[in-house]
Amino acid sequence: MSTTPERKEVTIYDIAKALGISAATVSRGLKNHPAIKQSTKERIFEQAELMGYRFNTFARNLRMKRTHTIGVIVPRLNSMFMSDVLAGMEKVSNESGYELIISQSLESMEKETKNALTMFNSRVDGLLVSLAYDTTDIDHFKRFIDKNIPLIFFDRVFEHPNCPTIIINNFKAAYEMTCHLIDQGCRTIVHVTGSLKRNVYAMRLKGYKEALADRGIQFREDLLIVNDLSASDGIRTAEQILGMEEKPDGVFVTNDTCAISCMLELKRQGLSVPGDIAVAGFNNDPSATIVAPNLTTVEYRGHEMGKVAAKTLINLLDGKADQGTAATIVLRHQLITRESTKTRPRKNDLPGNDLKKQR
Amino acid sequence: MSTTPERKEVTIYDIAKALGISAATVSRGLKNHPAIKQSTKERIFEQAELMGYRFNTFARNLRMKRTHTIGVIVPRLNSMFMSDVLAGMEKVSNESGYELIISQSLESMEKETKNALTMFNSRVDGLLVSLAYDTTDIDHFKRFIDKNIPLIFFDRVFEHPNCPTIIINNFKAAYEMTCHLIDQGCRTIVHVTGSLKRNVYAMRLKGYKEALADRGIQFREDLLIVNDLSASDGIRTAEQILGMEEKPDGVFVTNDTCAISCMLELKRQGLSVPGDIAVAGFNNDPSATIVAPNLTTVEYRGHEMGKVAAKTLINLLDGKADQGTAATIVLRHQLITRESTKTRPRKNDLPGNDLKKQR
DNA sequence: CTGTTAGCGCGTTCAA
DNA sequence: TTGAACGCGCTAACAG
Repeated sequence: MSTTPERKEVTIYDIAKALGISAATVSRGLKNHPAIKQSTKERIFEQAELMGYRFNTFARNLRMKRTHTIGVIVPRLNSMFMSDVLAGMEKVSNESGYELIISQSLESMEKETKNALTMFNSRVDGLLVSLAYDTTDIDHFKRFIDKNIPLIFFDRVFEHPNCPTIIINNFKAAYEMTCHLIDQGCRTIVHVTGSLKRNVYAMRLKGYKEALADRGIQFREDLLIVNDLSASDGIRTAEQILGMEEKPDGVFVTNDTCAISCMLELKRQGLSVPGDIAVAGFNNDPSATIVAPNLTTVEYRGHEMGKVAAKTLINLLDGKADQGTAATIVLRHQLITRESTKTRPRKNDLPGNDLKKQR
Repeated sequence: MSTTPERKEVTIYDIAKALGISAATVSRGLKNHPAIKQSTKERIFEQAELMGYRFNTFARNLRMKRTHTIGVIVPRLNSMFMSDVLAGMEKVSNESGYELIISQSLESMEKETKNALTMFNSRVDGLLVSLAYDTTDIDHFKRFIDKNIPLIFFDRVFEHPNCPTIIINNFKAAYEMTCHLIDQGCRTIVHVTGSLKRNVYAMRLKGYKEALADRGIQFREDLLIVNDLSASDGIRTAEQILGMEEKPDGVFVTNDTCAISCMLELKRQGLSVPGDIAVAGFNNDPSATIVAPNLTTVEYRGHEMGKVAAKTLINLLDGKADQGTAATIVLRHQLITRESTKTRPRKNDLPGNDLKKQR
């Protein structure tokens, strides 16, 4: 069962010599080129197997000027959403013969810039990016665009004519969630969200505002909280809410991590959820069904987003799609209502009725 | 602000020509070779910058026979623990100038084998592996070992003289947890774990057994449940427990996902936790502090494990450590007791006292 | 159907 | 301190 450790790398020349044919023929045979006799192909494969031959990717890349490698830059690797995204990407690219080089910006534009340069230098065939929290422009991706290296943004995107984007309808999702809260009887709804530089948070805020407007509720600056949406931000948010003069009756947080820690802190301080205050999140993390009460949230499947992003890129790379069509792909989302917003028994008082009670 | 899109790749020849020197000099200059005059170096760097030169990694690799790339094969990307591990690996390798190629086996040995081959063909400099659920041997990694390509196992490891392993003391952790449950008054403790082919689960079972033995409690086959430790397995486990004639008073599940869903189902069926039955998990996932009651578990930080694994490999690759020293590195773990095991008020009845009551 | 030839871009002797 | 020349392994033209 013990193979002798191969000493030196076997090349197509070695196998050509062994077979008394030319290296070119071997190369073609290995690639299943149509213009090679079946019998020779078989001999080649057999000999290759026998000698323990393996492709030399470098040489191949050097010739082909392609790496079959896709770069991925994400804010963080360790979030449930992102690992779902990556799992989806890995699946698709692996099936299509591409490899993934993954790096994280840790929410810093500086690191994102460094990562982009590294990716550029390692000659990735294309790039999949979700932007860091504080990224203000995409000059650091300019080299890719200039060189026509496909660049696709997903989730946290930047609008650019050459770059396809994969997103969900964040506006609509937030609109629906806000309406849901209002329908449950909430009138004073706090909105907790992330950096408004990022489309996802900006659009969700917009959806929130528009829902309020449509239902005749005045938007109030003092009910808007912008932070990093971390678990500790959730606790701080709860404190802020408890400190407000007029007690809010709803909180809409734009991620589940923060929503859950906020909700738990509110409960710890004696509020009942959803009795005193309804809480809604975003993402549908597994924790949403673990916490009590279960969290109302927006389903937002990373796995699919990852698959679509990778697929879109690979189609571009393999010439199955046109560079010109830098489309925006909008994936489906879904409002999932759970106990954390199943509020007061007071029946659907028509929204219009108590408008004047607000503010 | 608009750079003209570079048309063709600039090489060291181009910059040599532009400077009226030879390509060899440029090559050396770029590498900061000591035998090059400072002034020439400066001219070279300047010109390189000017012309937008970038390394050609392929050519370099082709010459050097190194890729500065590390392969990673994990069971799944989308678990909190694993994404933590990857984040740690990414950090370390990025800082040391290595890139990560990541793939998942989806718990299947077949896919793991395919991934290993891909990694081999893309000439990774080294490999970091955590084994799939059903992997029975490591013949698919033999090529790496034969070729002296460093191969490091972490978490779910395989003992091999040439392969360093990074683990925690699973035996001790499980031993401690079992003792803790016993100290809390539990006498009939169900143990729920994963494939015993994997060291992590085998060792935990061993720790559980030894703790029972040391406290004079008889191990019972019928209290051992082996499954995939998924959330749905947790529910199934709860049903099994509820169906047992003699009701157990403790459950020790070897991951948090499964422990939590099991606990929630037990509660849903009317049991009180920890009143009727104590529940303990393993991993200290974020959910452990979200669920009610908070879950007692074993802290087991993936981030550190990822960093150590990557660091160990890179030291090997950079020649800072010897191939010969294929050590086993054991990371620290910590028992974290929370409400889910703070059991019955009945005071510490001395363990020895009611041994005979068992079975 | 197969062989010959000529690079891809870089690092490295060996000479100068 | 620098240059000339070669080769890493593969593929694409261009022959035959």
